[in-house]
Amino acid sequence: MTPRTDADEVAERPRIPLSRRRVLRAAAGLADRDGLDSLTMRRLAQEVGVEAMSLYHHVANKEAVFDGLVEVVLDEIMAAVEEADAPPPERDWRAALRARILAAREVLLRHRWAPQLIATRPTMSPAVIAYYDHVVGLLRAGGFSFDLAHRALHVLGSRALGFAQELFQPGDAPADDAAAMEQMADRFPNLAGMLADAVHDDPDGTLGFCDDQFEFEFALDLILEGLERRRAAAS
Amino acid sequence: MTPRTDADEVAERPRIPLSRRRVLRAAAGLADRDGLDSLTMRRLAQEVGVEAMSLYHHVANKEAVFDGLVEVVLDEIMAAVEEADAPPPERDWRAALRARILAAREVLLRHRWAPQLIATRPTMSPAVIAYYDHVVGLLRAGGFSFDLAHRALHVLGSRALGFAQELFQPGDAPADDAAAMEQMADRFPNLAGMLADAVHDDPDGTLGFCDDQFEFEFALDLILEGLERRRAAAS
DNA sequence: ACCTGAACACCGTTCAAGT
DNA sequence: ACCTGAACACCGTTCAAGT
Repeated sequence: MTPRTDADEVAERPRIPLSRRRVLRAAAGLADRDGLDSLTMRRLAQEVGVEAMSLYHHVANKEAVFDGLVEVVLDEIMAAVEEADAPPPERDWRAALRARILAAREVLLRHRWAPQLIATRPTMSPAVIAYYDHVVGLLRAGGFSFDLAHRALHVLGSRALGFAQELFQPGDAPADDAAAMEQMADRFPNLAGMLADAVHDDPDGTLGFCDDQFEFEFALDLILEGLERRRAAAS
Repeated sequence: MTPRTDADEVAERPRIPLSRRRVLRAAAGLADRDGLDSLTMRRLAQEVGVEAMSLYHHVANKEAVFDGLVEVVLDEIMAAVEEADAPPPERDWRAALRARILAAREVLLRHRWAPQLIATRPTMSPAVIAYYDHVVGLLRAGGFSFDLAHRALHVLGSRALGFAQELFQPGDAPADDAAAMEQMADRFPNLAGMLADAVHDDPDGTLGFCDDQFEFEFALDLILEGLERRRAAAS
């Protein structure tokens, strides 16, 4: 082994030249680890071992990084969706779409920051378009008119990619505080009743009050059923 | 008229003392006018005629401003929902809920920044809780078990407040570009077909391709129907 | 062509000081 | 009690300069 100087080490790092792809991968990793808020150009540069300003040779600006992140996730989703085993849509479009959407959901669960990003920047990137094209093709094979397929996209909304818009996280509820609980019963009798009922069913507490996966599938099945009824009525 | 000095004018402004309420109203106005991104503490201070640092006597920090904005919108929604005329839920829960949700939607259309804010910060503010309590009460009156009412909240998601999560804005489509159109037909045959079909129905062009209000109501009705089927099946 | 250092114009927020 | 000015520690981004 020849002795190595610091200069050697520094010189070796840039062997792999920086690229848009590598920048975006690093950005995704950073977001996975520390959340979207901690994704700054300076920290991102540090992550790939470069000065902040070098990033601008590969991405136009920070907005472009966010757009790129959506692409990265959607490519991952497309890959997962293609591997999902499901019946051919001609035989059972509901099962086919269901399996694909649940596969997409698993990708999103690995990238918790993705829904927020997709929600706030509804971009027309090729990756999103490709995904929609895939879904429409599936619906068409299942007997949908173009018109009803269009409608179906809107009904599904973000659920097509495997996430649902929640208005609040019941997990944060200070349900253990008895005084707060009583006050809540006064001001919000219906919610309090609902909570009490759920606790009755699940004596362990309210931790598992909302099973996101269960609720997601319940909602998805309700929607798929509604779409099937409209498809059948039209044909 | 006595001559006025600059000092007089300056002295007169703070007649109305700053308050949390006034800060939040100004923040909402700023967001309405210039969007959420241009809402900075410095600009907000300027809006209420004060130095930036004075704001911190009325709100803890910028996060608290955002939380406050959600409250402002939800208060407005609660007011609109209570004024919406609809049958009593005991007679027709679907019509009752539908009218309220569409009333909420009108408030959100006046505050375009609100969905994004609500989507990214699912907070447990009293205003949100109050709204949910209201909805659960309505469903209960319509014959729902607590359990199914809980499920209904999840199925509705953000639609309970009158907005849907869209994955992209078809309005941005460069559909007028014939070359791009042809390329799209190759890569995305299903979407291209859907678009062509829609244009056929609406020869004016693709501008009105997606009627958000129509799609929202279509999806809402599909969901309400599905919920009613489950309610009827359970009873 | 690719990367850098210094600089600019902004942020949110703290703190000691004013009235 | 309420407001301020100066300052701090950060941002994203530009630009001229390096290799």
